[in-house]
Amino acid sequence: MSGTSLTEVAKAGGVSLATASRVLNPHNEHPVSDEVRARVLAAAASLNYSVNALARGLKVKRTRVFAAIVHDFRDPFFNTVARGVTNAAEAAGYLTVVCDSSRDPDKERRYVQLAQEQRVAGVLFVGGGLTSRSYREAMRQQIATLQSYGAHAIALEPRGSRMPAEIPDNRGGARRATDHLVELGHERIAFIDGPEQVLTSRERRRGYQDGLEAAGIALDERLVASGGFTEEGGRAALVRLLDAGVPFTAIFASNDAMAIGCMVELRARGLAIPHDMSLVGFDDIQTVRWFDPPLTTVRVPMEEIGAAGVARLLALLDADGGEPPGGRLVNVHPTELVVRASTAPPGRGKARS
Amino acid sequence: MSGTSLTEVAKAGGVSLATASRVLNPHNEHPVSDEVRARVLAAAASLNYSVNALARGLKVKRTRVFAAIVHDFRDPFFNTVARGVTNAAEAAGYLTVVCDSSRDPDKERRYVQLAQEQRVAGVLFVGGGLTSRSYREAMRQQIATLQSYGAHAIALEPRGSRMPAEIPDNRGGARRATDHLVELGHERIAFIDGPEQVLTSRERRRGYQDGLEAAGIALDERLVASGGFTEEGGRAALVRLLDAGVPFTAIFASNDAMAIGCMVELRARGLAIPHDMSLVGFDDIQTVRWFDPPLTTVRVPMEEIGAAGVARLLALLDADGGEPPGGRLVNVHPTELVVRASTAPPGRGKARS
DNA sequence: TGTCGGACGGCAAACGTTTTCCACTGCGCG
DNA sequence: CGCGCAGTGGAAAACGTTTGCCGTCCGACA
Repeated sequence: MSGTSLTEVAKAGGVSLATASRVLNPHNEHPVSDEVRARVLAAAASLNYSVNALARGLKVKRTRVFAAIVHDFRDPFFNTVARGVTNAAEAAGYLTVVCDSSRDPDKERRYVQLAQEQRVAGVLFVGGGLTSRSYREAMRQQIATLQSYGAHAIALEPRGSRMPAEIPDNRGGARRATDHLVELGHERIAFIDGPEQVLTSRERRRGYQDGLEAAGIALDERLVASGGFTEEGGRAALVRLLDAGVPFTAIFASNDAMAIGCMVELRARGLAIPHDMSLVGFDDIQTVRWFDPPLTTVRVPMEEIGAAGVARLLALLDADGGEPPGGRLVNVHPTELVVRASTAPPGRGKARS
Repeated sequence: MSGTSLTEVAKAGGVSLATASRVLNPHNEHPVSDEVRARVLAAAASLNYSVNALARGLKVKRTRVFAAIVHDFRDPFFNTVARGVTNAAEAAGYLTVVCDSSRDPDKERRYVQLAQEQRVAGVLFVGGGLTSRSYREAMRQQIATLQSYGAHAIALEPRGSRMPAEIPDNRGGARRATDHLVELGHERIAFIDGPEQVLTSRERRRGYQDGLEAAGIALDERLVASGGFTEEGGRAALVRLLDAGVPFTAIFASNDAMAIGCMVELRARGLAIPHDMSLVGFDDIQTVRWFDPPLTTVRVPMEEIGAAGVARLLALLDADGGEPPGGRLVNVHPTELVVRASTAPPGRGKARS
């Protein structure tokens, strides 16, 4: 019922507990003769022994488990990054606890608490943090406790706290997307902003502004509307823009889900993409290529970022006891504009209201 | 560095280790006076103590961690079910390790092994199992070892092994989808089958056959093609069917991803949905409603199934020591046809080849 | 021949909990 | 006045590992 213990293996192999441990434990210096080794291995196999990671973790004060906290599991951005994380972790012999916070800061806290109790070796915050003072304070606090028992925390999207991060070049990508529209001849470019209190939105919006500025186009606040990072959020924001009646010929949405929402609304209003309206998204999630027309967007190397996060964590863990690892605190991963069929030079021009 | 231990809390509170444990451990019968309780609580708070789940798990031989094994994280079916799992688990105070096997049986095995070492309380196999003899044998073996230390395994899609399961009514749903097409007047209905060796495919195909049979339509093997459960798989399968030149007026795809692949191919060939060709999918993943036209499909209660899975696991765990819980081994969750705009009575009729 | 050191193996202590048993204190009751 | 009992607190034994330290054997070397 309760699994085979090392003690039983030792007994079956006719050796001491210590010897059995030395044979079965990968990281071990102590020499063991081949004959004894074989005996122990045989005993372990016949009892089909598997080490109790709890006991080991308790003893060595270090587990092989990470926790990844995402905002929403079903969002392709998050699950793709998470996939990069779990794959890289598995390759290193780590298990990953994946937590879906449902964008609820409180739930996020509970998850960090649970992860802490499990004494995970590291926590990866996949989603962008909030800008609010109280949130950042709570976060700082949590990271402190995590570190108090030797764990590390890292971010995969911008967060306020000064923690190691592997993040996409949101600002640069948004800048290039805007440049692209400008180069096509668009001058009145609407921006569908993400939630204002999320740092990721803020960065992307900066990129949009950079692009306008470089082109000498004045920012028109009436062409900016924000909403949740979802299809519904994007659609609702576009509805407001369209209904406001200020004309524009292109839309840059802060992420692909919002862009899809825009697509749906444009379709509903009989506006053709890209003939009547150009559309650009952000992230390059998988599905976006199946739409009609396939979406022009900014590719974020999601799996790579996940893997980089794990590599970073592993490095931090290795360095423990030694000197702190060199290198930058925040690594920025390049993003890339992917031009598909949803963008074109302005056609009929003005959007109907 | 190494976190606060209960011993330190006890010392700070001026009580014994035992008393401190009794105060801080939720499940505890032993009475403790209010005054002492307050003292311990204060000490714990000031040291910001958090229980070491490793030590606890080691002692009580029971952890509060589940493992969920999925085929592919990015697949909306899996991540939605997984979300149901993690949410329900969190509500019960459990953490969930989510493992992406990349459809690799070997990786799946490694994950089960790791999960076992962590002494997880239960494993949920989210994806359908393979039909192959060797796979089923390996699986049986793994479940046995899991159970040998008191863990439970359950399935959320059909698997060969006799293990408790919460699965969708694949066959019934496929039957209803087929009925729907028949009722619209279709007689030549193509079926885009999933991978043959996956049990889920098999069940859905059975439903398709049931539907044809009930309508008195002979199964035409030339109208069936299979592929991986992905957009590319569906598209490739449809290409084969279309190129074969045997006419049909409707397509029933074994899952939504494949249906999307079909949509893309039909679009590429200038075939209008539903005018030239009706299309039905399976699962009702989120994105499917954003396509043009929105897809008619069979809704699978994905989050509910995930939640039911953890409820089942929890029940099994509770029952340990008592008599085995009653009820069926396999619970089938009803699926529901969702009619959207991708189906209509046959129009121009024959597909071009 | 005596000594030294390398190779191997074992003993036992710890890691941080939970829990069983036991001790002590009052107090009501026969 | 002795007894049991309810209410409270503590001592200590586990849970299954890893690892520092020590002992033994054996061959090599002076």
